[in-house]
Amino acid sequence: MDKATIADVLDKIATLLELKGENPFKIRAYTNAARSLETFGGNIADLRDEETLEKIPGIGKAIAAKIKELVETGGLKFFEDLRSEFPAEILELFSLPGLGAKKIKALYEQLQVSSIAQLQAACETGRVAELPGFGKTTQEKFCRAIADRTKHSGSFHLGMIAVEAKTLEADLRAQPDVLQVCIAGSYRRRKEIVRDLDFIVATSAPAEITAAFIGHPLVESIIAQGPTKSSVRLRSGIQCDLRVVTTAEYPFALNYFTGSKEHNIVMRNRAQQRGWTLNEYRLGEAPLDPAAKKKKAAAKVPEIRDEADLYHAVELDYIPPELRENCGEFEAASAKTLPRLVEAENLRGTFHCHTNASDGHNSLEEMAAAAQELGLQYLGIADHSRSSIQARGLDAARLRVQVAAIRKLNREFENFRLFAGVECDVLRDGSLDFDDELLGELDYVVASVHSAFTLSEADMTRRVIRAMSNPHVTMLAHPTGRLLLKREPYAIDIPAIIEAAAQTGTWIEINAAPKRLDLDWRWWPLAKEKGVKCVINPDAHRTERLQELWFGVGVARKGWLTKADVMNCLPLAKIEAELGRKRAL
DNA sequence: GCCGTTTTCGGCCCGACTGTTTTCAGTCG
Repeated sequence: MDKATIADVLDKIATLLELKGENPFKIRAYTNAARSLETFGGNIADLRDEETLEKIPGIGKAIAAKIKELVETGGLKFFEDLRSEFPAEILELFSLPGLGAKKIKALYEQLQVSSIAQLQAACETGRVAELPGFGKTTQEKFCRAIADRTKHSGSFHLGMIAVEAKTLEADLRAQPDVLQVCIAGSYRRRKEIVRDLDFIVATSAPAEITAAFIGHPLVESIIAQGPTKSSVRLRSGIQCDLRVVTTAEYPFALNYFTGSKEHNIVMRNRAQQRGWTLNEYRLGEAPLDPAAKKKKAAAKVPEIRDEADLYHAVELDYIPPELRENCGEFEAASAKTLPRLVEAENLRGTFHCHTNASDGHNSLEEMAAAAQELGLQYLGIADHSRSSIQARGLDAARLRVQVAAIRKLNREFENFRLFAGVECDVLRDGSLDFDDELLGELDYVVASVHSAFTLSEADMTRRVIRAMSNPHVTMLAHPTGRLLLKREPYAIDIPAIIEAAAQTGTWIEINAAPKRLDLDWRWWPLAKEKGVKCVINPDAHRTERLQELWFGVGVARKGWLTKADVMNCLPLAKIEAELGRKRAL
């Protein structure tokens, strides 16, 4: 059982407790525990140990015992009992916008509605509108939500919305009277999946900006519209919220709407501890509460011009948005030990790219030219190996032809170099698609799993570790094989893979393709602690896709990585020795 | 249910918008 499954159970418990009308703080405790567990970087095996569990923030005695039961027995009586109180499908009602626990409870108790299908039927016969607290508009809203459900399933990976986001941002920025614009929220934190985009605009002309926003050509429908907040849905289906604020309010709005929610709660608490109150508009003195015991007088509220001022005011170093997940950033910012995160400008080259020799669209020459245009000093070519039939994988002879072509091209470059590699399939038993003699002729080798995804976790882990043990394997590509919103990761013990990478000196890839972003940012603090090196690769199949490196840098930053942790930040003069280091061991 | 430089009890972030109300509850972020 993995962390995600346990977190899912905790989330479901929270939802069911909501339906029962339980104490909201108890409900929040379960939600907090789920988030905390998801971001916990440690080994899954530790989850059997209650003492270790209780050290995770947000997990106390009661939840630790429940997790232990879940891990050891595969079930949880408390959860099963809770679940049996409601029909199984009732949870799906939460996926409809505008429908929360209170309304679902009313629908269930008064109309015996416990599924989306039943809700649809109740709406169509007009029974929903008759309930107290509901009305005709609400009923119609539910009908629309049910109809839109398939189209707007609600989650997007960055590749699906980055262009729209940038376009809308640029068009808002071009408006007269716009002083500052930023897309806040999970997009700014560089989460791999976003559910909406939060635009924050500082302006002295809110009405004009709102009009430009809701009237933008990318907008498909208007969800809500008020003087300071409006919401629209774009053609792609993603919801966008706009907040218009004054320049003075901007840093607070930016901070608040960047989140995460967990990060914000700590920020508010830190403000509170200093006798202040923090919200999305200001940092101010806390209102006097006559009932409260008198505390020491609050310090004067400092002037805040930007987010950095705000962090300094609560005695923290500035925390980059990517780290704002309440996963240790406060401890580090307070101790002045936040890392200087890697930046896109630090990249000097990259290694996992394809050409039209296998399933890419561009030639060696075109890929090399595109890399130089991006300012890279080197580019590694790693086309598919023979077992990847669907990708026209190269056999030994064709690979040797490509290597010769690369060596020849290199004589023409100045201050640039192509490295000859291969994306070598890891076969079912962990052996490689080519023999060591051929692999030894290459500058480097990328090892990838492209088949037999359904092996057991133990078999898959053994398979990949065996491949990593080969001295010619320089790096492991997309370690979980996941396709965001499409294909789940295959079963594999990531802490064991990280350990093996550390032992064998194999680098681990951040596959920067926005549908992959694999290895996930949540694992990198552990990898870094073990001394594992990262390599950010675009897995580009055409020249334009080299720019997706930017998404990979976001993952590295979320994983607390610095320039020193990312091998392809090394200049050309230093990278070659590193490529050969493992073979020389 | 969790947590503690103010606390082992009594707190736990809080504001905007919508739709239903006629002063507010529910949902959302």
